Amino acid sequence: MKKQTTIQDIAQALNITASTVSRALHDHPKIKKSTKKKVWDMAHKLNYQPNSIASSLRKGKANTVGMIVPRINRHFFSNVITGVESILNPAGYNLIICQSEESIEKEKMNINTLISNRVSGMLISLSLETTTYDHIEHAIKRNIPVVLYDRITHKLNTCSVENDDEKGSYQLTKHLIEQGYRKMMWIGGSRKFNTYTNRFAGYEKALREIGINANKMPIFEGNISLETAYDFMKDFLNHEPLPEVIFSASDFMAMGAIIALQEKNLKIPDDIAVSGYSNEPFASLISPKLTSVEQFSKKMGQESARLLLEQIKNEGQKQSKQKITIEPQIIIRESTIKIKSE
Amino acid sequence: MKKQTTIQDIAQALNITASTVSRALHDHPKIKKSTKKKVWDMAHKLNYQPNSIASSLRKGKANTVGMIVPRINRHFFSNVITGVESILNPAGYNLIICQSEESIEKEKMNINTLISNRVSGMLISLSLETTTYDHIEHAIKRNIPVVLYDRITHKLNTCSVENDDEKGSYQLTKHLIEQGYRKMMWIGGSRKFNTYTNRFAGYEKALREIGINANKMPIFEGNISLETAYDFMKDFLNHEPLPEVIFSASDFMAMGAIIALQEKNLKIPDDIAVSGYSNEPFASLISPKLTSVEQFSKKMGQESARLLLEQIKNEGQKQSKQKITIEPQIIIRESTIKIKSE
DNA sequence: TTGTAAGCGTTATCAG
DNA sequence: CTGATAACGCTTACAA
Repeated sequence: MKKQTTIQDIAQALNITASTVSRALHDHPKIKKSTKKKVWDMAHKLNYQPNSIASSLRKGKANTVGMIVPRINRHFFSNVITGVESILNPAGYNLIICQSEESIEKEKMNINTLISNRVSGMLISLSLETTTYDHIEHAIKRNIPVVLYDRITHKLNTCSVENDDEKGSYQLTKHLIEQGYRKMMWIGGSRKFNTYTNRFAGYEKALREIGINANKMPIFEGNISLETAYDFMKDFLNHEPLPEVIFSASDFMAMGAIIALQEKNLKIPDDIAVSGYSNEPFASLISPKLTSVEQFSKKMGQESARLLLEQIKNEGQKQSKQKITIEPQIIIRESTIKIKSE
Repeated sequence: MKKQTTIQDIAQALNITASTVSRALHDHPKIKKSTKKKVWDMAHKLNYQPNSIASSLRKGKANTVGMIVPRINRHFFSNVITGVESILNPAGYNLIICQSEESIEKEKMNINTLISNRVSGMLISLSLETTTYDHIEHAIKRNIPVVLYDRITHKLNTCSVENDDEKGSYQLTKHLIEQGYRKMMWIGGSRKFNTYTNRFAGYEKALREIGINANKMPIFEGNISLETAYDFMKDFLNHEPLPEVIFSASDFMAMGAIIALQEKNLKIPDDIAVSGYSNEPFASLISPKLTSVEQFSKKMGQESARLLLEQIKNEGQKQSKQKITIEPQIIIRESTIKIKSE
């Protein structure tokens, strides 16, 4: 690597000292305007780029924030990232993004990497495997501000930002009830995971209010993928009576079910209604348009970043750890609207 | 921030010097096994985390790669990122991701940030606005290895990885011709941008081979969005004769057109066929399933990362800058298949 | 308003 | 096989 110009070089060229240059570049109030201008011009002339590594070392902390995300190429998470960047970049921070790929081992490695890089803070969404939290406490003990988002735990004393899955699910189920549907069926990811426990809780609650026991109606848990739901549904249709509506806790699973249903020439919503969750881009594009729940993922990113910045600023000072809940919004589309004139 | 343990602390605790500790931690061959073990144990006991900032400063370079992406929450780009990480992480590099948001100003700022962070290399996809390249040469002059991907230019002497858009488009048009379609129509993004110039070139070429002039058939250029295409198509249908097929250089625009067509009760592909480009997740989910072109975005990320690592290793040594082309694959689905038995 | 000098935690080099 | 020392580029008390 060719030698880069440093503040020393600028200082030499102007016959002043490095400290003056440093101060001038940071617009220190006690430096003469004329000096600042000289320094600035020379910096420009010598093509100076500050070395933030040196600066970080000196300050014991980098202008960098670490973010752990289960998978970056999921629509939901990449939108969270967009939200995070929209807050962090203007505040002068860079993002190092790490993927846990749903593995707790990778998550631990990610945290170590971020600690080694002396990030100013961490934004973490837990992997599905994560049930112990030593590695996260590890970071907290080092006084690194941590904000958990989306996949959170309440067992740690951290800030957190989560979706109100129970509420979204509750409201969506209420909508289905209002449409007159009673015989329902649940499909979703494993209820080992908070997300699906919560979504199921909302579903159950809304049904309980009208005296229906969700657990006495069909329930399918599996991988959150189109294929899993398709395979299950194809089989289900062969030997089980059709419910009036399928409540899917995932848009992809809803899609899998829809394909299986359409292959059997069942009309949606006339023969059977289907709802999804998380409002994937395709939800409004397929036919029929899929009723779903919008999660405001970008907003989740922004709120998380905001909380993190607050903590970074109030460094050291003990403060209560805020918990933010993002309100979901149900998006009613064709797939669950009962044709009234029938 | 609480004081973190350093190699000095380990050294003191063991009555040896920091350099020995450093060497032991890096498994230097000339350090006694017993010493290594002592050091390793003590590091563990004191909860040591290497300070990569200090290491980077000393080495003049960070174990970090910078990546500039127009927008992170696009399916295509988030898949490229996944590919990049899959190569870079195992090689011990972290990714700093910056978004240009299609603005050359932001792109310049991004490059400066990355230079300041002394990244070992950069992966860059140009913003749509970018037509001058001083800022990129700026990085190259500093001997920072650069790989351009997807949105590239040949005006710079860099490695690059691009899609063979012309070929994808050519093959898709050939397929349309084979299906018997002749009256075509082009919709796509502005041909100011390479991507669309190339896709148009393939379309034009295939048609020229059978004596048809693409420029004498309807052409629409606009924002690459569902809405733009929808609005255009709705209007178009009011006063222009229907072509046999719409060649859309974007899946989203194809989708917009499809919605407008379906609102007029036109059957696809019976009344009019439609093809898209880039095989978005929804392409196989909508009805009819959309013919499109798969671009292997993850592979593009992997190839880019591979090229970058090579350059980082051969640092300094002049070597020819490799240009890689990723072959696309046309995915024929319902939306362009002419029912033979008619 | 500017200069002096020390130090952030590592690692490369030289010496033993 | 290990130690001593300097240096990476910047910031910040403290001094002037």
